[in-house]
Amino acid sequence: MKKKITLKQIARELDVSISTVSKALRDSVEISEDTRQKVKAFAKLYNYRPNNIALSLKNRKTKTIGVIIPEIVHHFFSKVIRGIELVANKRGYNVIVGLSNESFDKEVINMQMLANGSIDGFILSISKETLQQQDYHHFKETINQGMPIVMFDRIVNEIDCDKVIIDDSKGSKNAVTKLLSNGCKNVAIITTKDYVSVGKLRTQGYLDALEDFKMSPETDLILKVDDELVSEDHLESLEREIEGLFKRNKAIDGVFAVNELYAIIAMKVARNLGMRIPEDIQFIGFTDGVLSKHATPSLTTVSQHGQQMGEKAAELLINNLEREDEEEHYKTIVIETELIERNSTK
Amino acid sequence: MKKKITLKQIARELDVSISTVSKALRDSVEISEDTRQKVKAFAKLYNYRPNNIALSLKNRKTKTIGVIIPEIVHHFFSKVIRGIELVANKRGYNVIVGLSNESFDKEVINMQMLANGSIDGFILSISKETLQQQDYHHFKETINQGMPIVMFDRIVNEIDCDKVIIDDSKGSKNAVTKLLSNGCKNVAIITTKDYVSVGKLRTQGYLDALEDFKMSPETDLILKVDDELVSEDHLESLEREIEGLFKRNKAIDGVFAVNELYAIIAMKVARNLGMRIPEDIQFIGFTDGVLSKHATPSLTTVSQHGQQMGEKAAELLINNLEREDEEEHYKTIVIETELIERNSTK
DNA sequence: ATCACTAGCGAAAACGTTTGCGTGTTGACA
DNA sequence: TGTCAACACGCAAACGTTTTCGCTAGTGAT
Repeated sequence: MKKKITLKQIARELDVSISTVSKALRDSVEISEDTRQKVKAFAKLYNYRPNNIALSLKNRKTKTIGVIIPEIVHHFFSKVIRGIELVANKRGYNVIVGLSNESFDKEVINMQMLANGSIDGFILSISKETLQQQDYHHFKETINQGMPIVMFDRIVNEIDCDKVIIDDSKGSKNAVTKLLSNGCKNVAIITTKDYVSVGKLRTQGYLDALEDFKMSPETDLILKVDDELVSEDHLESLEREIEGLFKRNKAIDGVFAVNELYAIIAMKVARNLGMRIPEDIQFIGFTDGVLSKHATPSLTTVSQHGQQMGEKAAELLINNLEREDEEEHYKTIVIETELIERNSTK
Repeated sequence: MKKKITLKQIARELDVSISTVSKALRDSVEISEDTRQKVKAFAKLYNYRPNNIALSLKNRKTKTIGVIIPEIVHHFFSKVIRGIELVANKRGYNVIVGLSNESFDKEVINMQMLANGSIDGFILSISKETLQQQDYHHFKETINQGMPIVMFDRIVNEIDCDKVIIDDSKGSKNAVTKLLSNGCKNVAIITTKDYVSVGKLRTQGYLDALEDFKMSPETDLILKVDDELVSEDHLESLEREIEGLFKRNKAIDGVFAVNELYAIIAMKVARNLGMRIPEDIQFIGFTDGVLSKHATPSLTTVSQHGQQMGEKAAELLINNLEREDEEEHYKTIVIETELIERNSTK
């Protein structure tokens, strides 16, 4: 087992100084062609690679990006990571991930672990608990210490940094408009509690679309699901809530759900109640997911282009990191959503 | 913007030496109670945290685990990552991810990027291309340089290292046995080409089950799908192949698929051909996925317990890293599979 | 023979830590 | 008053790089 070789060892073997070895490997003109060849040959033989940690210490940059997301077993977030990783690697950066698991404490701890020199900057999406508590001091401190942050999807306006989002309200407005144009007279929405910023915005889009069609919203058609209830296994209560929605409002002929799972489950409930999709009732979901594509019937959906969001976020961050001048002018980039029409709508 | 503060700066401000500051913060008895208090107060005020990179360089360990997986937009792999992250964090380690994207070159490059001091050890699942080319020199070299590797799921026996796998053949044998016990007389399998180790093993399990039931395998019931064709969007050709399978063998009354997607698509094709599930034909898939749960009918499936695999892999690696004695005795841990019965079987 | 110049190399500092050891200052005790 | 331990602190090395500066020996010109 030959351990990693260092400049010092090469220097000793070849009976030259460390500086000579370093310079030879970096093709400095100071070093004679002869020694250069010798050093390079030896280095290649022993498969020398500069120690990254030493370089990081010296250069005071790590060429590593920290990513904090609430959850990784999630189609959207993993697509974002793929996007981040893609451009990060292309530009010579590594990606280190932390999962907040939707918890405020884990978000803070994770950021602290990484902020102590391990990374050059953050890309993150805020956890639900943090959004609920509205405690953003850890973001502010991080930025104050000179470490740039790019937020995506779940953002908060108070923090001054680069952001990558989709136009949630526009995306859902389009979706609901589609339902209304398709002839739906009673469109319900299944959404989350308001503290989830994207849930709130998507609900707004729903209301906007109704207004465009001169329809007034009915409270009874708006179902705000408590997110706690939908933790992987507590789907029955969700089903019951949706079933209640349908039974109270027999006239519902269109459903817009703020995520894929809600839509899929709603379709299932509807089918069990004997409704035909899309003849009697049409569905549109919101997401990037795999469920929509393979559901029966396949679900019309608003795509968020997660990978593209990741790519954009990484570009913003790296550009910021590599910018010489200090003109900090934070951007907010809006990724266009796209309505992917499948068989759950006419 | 107050930059990160260092020992040196604290020392200068308090007019003591760097060593004194360091010792005071680490509660050394060498330092008087007085100075200790003073230093600590100052450090807290300025929110001092030791620079991780400097520590890594000094200790020659980074407390970081490198994870290389073929794909992250994948329910199984993201569950594994969640498991790794869970125990890694608990034990004070970070996780840095690299995606090979099923490519040999990217796998090699990613490993090289990380092996130069950035991490203490690898957890990885081999890319398809690497498996196909059977070129494992990068693994051997990494291990030779003293960096431990834990492989999971897609492993290869030639490499001597810790491994975490499921008993693929046993898992699928159980599944197929279930189908046969349920009365199926003609069970087909939809699998991958043989170079994917797990595909091969799962096919073996299928054959084993048949043998137990004194049935001889029919080549026509074994569909080996070329994985190239199933890249997200080329699903039509897969559908056509499966349709062909069904049309050639009208008697098929059970299908075992080596992954979730194949099973879902097969169900769809069957339904289009007018078969009833599970009355006329039963299905079982292999995976950890989300599709199975929400499909209609929901799919009976062999669960791989991805998160548990990740946890185990991380434990193995960290134990190895923190072990004092050099007794390298590599283990292979087998995670039990579990047959989750849903509505696609009787 | 003297000088200036250059090619080729080495010494040392710096990045931020930790830690073994040396040293100076106390106070107590003989 | 002299000796000695205990106490409190600083020095310096080490981790592996890169880079600035300086040194030496050799070359060519005068």
